[in-house]
Amino acid sequence: MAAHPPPARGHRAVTLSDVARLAGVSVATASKALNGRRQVKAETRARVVDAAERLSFSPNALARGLLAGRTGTVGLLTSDLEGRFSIPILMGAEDAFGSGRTSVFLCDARGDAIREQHHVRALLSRRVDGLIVVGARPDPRASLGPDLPVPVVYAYAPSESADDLSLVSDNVGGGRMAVEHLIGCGRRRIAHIGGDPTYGAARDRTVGVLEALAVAGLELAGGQPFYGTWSEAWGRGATRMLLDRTPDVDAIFAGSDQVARGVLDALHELGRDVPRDVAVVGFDNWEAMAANARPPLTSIDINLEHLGRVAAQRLSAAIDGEPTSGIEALPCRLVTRGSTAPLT
Amino acid sequence: MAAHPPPARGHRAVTLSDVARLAGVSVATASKALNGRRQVKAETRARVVDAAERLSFSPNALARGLLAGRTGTVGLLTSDLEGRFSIPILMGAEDAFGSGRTSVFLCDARGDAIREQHHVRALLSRRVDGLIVVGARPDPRASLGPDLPVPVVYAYAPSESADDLSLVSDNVGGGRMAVEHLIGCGRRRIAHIGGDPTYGAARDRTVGVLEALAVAGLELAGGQPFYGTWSEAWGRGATRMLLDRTPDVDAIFAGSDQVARGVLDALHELGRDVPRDVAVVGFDNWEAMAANARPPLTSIDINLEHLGRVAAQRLSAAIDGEPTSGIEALPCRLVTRGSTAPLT
DNA sequence: AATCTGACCGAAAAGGTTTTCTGACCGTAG
DNA sequence: CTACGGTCAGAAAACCTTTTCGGTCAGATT
Repeated sequence: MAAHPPPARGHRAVTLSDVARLAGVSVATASKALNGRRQVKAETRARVVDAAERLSFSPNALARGLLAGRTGTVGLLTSDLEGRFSIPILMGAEDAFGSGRTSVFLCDARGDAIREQHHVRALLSRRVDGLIVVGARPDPRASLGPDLPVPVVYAYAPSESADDLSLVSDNVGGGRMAVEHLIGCGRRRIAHIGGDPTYGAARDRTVGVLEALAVAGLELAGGQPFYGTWSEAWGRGATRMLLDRTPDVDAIFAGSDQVARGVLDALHELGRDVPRDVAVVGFDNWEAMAANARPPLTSIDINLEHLGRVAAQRLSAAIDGEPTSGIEALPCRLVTRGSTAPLT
Repeated sequence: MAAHPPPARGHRAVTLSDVARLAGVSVATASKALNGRRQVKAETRARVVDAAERLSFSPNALARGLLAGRTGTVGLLTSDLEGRFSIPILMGAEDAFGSGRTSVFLCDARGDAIREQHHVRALLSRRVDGLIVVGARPDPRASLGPDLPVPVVYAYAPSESADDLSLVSDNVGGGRMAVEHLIGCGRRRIAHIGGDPTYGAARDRTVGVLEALAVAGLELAGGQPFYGTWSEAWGRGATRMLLDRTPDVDAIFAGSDQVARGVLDALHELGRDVPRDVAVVGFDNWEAMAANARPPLTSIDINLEHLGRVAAQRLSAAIDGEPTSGIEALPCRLVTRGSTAPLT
């Protein structure tokens, strides 16, 4: 174990000319050698590479970026890190970029437009090659504007402008998928207890529900979708009301996993067996909620990590000169657990 | 084969010399005018500022950083973005930096040492001014090494090296705090159902428990702490075992909120009223878990966001030449909810 | 009138890398 | 022996900003 010569901090970082000097060549040659350019004799290249290694040289990305006009960085602008929806998107994006040679600046605007502007300016000043904007809730948000010097991709919350590219999850498809699954389980009296009706996503899921029911020639049990809040308490209350009014329900599609937890609770208290008497499907596939429910909750997963990855790909494409625009809806995925089962 | 017309935004970014030209001064003067240097006439400065505004000039941080030897960026290296512990730390750090003029590179190593090394190299190549390393679990982890060219702060998981600076939460203090609260509620027969004993944090909490009991001249109810996993199921099982063995328990301190949820469940099934018969305290203050429990769960909050903020401050200090080292334990905070109350 | 003092502005260097262009050298063909 | 082609190395420019240093000019002082 050789004691490292302490390359004390504050020590000037080793530069390409240090490498060149040690290898006995010019900086130009050193650069070419390290970058695999072909105009260097093999033996010279080896000498340079060796020198670089010995000095543990790492090229200054700033200098490189300054010259190239590209920095290999992107900005990830979120509005709500606290919420649990941003994180998977962020992970997907970071993952997709991280495997290449792009680094990610993270900014959280905390839902404040001023702060968002501030961050955008800071990022542009750092000459990011592009931006991903992750909204706090899945409703349309203001565009950052058409005159930014770099491409932008909106994820989760679409931009209000059709000239931007937005990636969202297909809530209509998700609602349809849930009901199709319930129908596939032989259920016929299917109710929908939605979430907060001020969310477009909540209404979209209902659209999917109605589509799937129409195809099967069924009506919505309870006569209408019920809207409230995204809470467990609402799930409980709505379920009591529903069973009071329509006791023969055999399936409930809840607007979120939290609502579904409330639904399960109420069904339990009312003496209905899940999934025998009533099957329940949630939405979001929030692992901690769904997996720990009793019984574990079948749920629709909106694939946020995938959404983040696609956002990264689209942004990369745009940076490489192949921009796209419009709203792209990404499909959901059904995760079956114990709360649904075929009628026996 | 440029099939695509170059994006209109491929336009060269506006530079300081553009501003200078428009204002009719030299770049040197323009720079001084914009940076508030005192050697320019007020009227000249106004002309420059106006020109900069008209061109919406934003200075190139790369060029600035290249010259200054400081980039105003730091790397945030996490191992487990998916887990819910990294996020608050990350938010705190981003917040503390974001208010200044520092930007944050986010990297997730996914628990892989190779990937971590890769990210460190990339960050150093980008000449970050410092690094914050957020561990996946609160046990000591390998140091990145003593010979990095920039200061490093370890958060949540301390470094194995005492020469590094590590910030962790005070689990001993947290355990003590929980028991002191229970004693303050008049409880005397206090049991501890811990989590996974392979976690140092689980054992530390027990240490705090025993300290607080000793001060009050009490013994641990059940005769020993119980260890298992961080799961609801373990909480249920352990509680049944405990009540079987020691039926007169009047308080349970659980190793985590999930364990506490299991404890509550079991107590409910066994017909004990919470908090009248048995008071329960959880750990982590996981909002979604604690607030939705019935009754809502008193819990110990480990202040992760604060930890992130402090990490950012310490890193800034180190960057400014005032390094610190050793392990700094940050205090926890008691959040009282319905699951604890004074004996009546 | 000559010198000095400020106030203000500009030229130039520095920071690290990549790329283009030029130049040296060697071997081979004429 | 000359001309030529090919191979490899180096000099210099470019990217953009900040800072230092020197210079000009007006007005004040001796």
